[in-house]
Amino acid sequence: MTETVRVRFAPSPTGALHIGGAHTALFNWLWARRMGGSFILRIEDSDRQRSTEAFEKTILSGMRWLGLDWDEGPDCGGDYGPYRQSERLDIYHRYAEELVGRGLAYREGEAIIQHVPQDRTLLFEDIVYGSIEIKSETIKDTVLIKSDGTPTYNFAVVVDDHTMAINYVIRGEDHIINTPKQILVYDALGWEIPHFAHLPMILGEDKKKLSKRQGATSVYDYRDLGYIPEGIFNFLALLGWSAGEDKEIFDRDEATALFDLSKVIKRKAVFDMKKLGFVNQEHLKRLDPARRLELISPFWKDLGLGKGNFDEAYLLRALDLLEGRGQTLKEMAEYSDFFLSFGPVKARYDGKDLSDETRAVLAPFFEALLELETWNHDAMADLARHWAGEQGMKLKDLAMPLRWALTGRKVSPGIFEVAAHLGREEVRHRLRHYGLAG
RNA sequence: GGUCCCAUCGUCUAGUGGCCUAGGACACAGCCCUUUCAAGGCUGCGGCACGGGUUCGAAUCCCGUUGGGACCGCCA
Repeated sequence: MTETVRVRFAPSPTGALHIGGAHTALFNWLWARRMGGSFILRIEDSDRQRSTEAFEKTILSGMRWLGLDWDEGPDCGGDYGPYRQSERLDIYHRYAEELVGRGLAYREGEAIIQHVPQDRTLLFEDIVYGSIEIKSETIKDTVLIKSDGTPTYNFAVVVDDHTMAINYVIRGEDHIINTPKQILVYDALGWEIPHFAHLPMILGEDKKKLSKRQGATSVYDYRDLGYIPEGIFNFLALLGWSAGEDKEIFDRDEATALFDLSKVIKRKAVFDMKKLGFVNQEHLKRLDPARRLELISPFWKDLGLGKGNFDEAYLLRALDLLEGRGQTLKEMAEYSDFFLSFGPVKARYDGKDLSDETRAVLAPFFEALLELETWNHDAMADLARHWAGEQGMKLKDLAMPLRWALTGRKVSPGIFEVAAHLGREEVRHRLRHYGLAG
């Protein structure tokens, strides 16, 4: 008979959900889902000065955005609540008093401090790091309850984890050094010690602990940059763990099926934006078209582009023509702007490179193009090839000017596909603007 | 400084004594495809930090050195 896995993610609401926290939450979630256990969300707001309700809200919504749903938490309740430390003060006091009563802790002013034995070797088995031992001499007596009546982190986590029946403590490697202190509390209270699994830290490109000063650090920063939850989830899962069999691109369900805590490695991982971009792009390519359209809309809006009178089929097809171009929604929105409006095209291309001679050479071709009986890619490509052949020109001599006039860029999806999709009248309008058609 | 942890291509990783003249992915370079850029395909560049052991045999085990990181709060 095996115990039901209960894990928790316990952020303190003193900032948005950052990448490191998301990584920890993700691995907890993966383990809970893999083992058919419960994922608990607990808010560690015992630092009343820095904790805010707003931050708590953004952390919760950040997790929802990433698809990390929890079974028990401050918003949905559960059998082990309350789920905010600020609402559990009496519990901490009860246990702290108990230790004082048994002579294992003492008062100093309003504070309660635990006696730390000086002759013990504290040993624990970590699922990721193996056995770790620290001599108790190196630990000073530790404060359990602060003078203001709130519990310290090391005391509160233990009381919470035990009273919430957490049996797997999965958290960042920076907590390894706290673990012995916590074990002392477990021992003093006579509680069973949970399984510990510390996760390698995520480093910035400078190989230092990821911090605010290194640009985007909250998951919402990445969302606003155009990364999608599937991409971030996949990329984060790759840090410290691998699915095996050279499988690097996967969705939530695949990751859940393959995840194993004992396969987590110890080495710290650098957060590499380039790879994030690649992984995100792979998920962008796999996205359901309708959802992709829904997700990209805000980014068009940011560019000042409305969906205007375009129907859904037109927009869907426009994104389809991008064929994997763009690593983020933001890039996709930029790359497709000319489908929504001629405005940005005019803004970046003035046609001044077109001499009268060039216009004279190109105009007849564009006239013929606009007269085409069937308005589609093949007909345009055929015409262009024949025309180029007869005039001793290269296909690109015709394609590039058209590309500039239609998109305002030197790169774009296949230009005849673009022209076909834009429609004959819109193409005529743009060519006329640049004096390339009558 | 003290305590603890880590160490495979630039980066993410596979690898748990022989299958490793170390595999994959990102990035980079080149080629193919081609109306451009992507995408896709192919090729290339590039690594077991160093030194000692143990062993018939070490990327894999042990020791040391070096390098990196984390923590040393009545913050979490």
